[in-house]
Amino acid sequence: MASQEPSYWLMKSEPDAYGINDLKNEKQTLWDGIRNYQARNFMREMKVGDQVFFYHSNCKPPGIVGLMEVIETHLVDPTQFDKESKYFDSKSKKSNPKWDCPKLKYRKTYKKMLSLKEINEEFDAEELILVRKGNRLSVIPITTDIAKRILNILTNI
DNA sequence: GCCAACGTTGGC
DNA sequence: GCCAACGTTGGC
Repeated sequence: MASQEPSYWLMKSEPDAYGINDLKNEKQTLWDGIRNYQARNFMREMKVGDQVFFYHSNCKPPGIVGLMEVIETHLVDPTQFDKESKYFDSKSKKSNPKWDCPKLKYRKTYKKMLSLKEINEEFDAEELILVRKGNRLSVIPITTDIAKRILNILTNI
């Protein structure tokens, strides 16, 4: 089989909860705790080698701060069975888990973030779901063209 | 299946 | 704190 081009994604996290520096220290992480079906379904489409922008949300300023890479896919999210976790799901059965997620590795932190303000200046809602006001998706697919434009901006800052 | 009420996200 | 934009829930 010919090697596949990587797909691009954007994943949001609040830096107070889990930020790019946490990932840099850990080197890799299981992206658990996602409880939104559309976001989960996007995660199920991920392939090893896919590139993922790390977006800091609910902070000042919000924006893309780094890059990650998918290293494993379709892993059971353990927090759904953990009664102590805020992500515990009593409806999920071990024989048929509802929630799964990928494992991601740290690739880089950009010298300067690409802020939401700059993203809004560069892209419009048709191009990038992210800029839709009130968007609640924490996992967002990014077309290759847009990803390349984002990378181009980030590497030319 | 419809839809109103409610809850959450997250920028501002 | 406000509120837009959803997703979820539950009565019918």
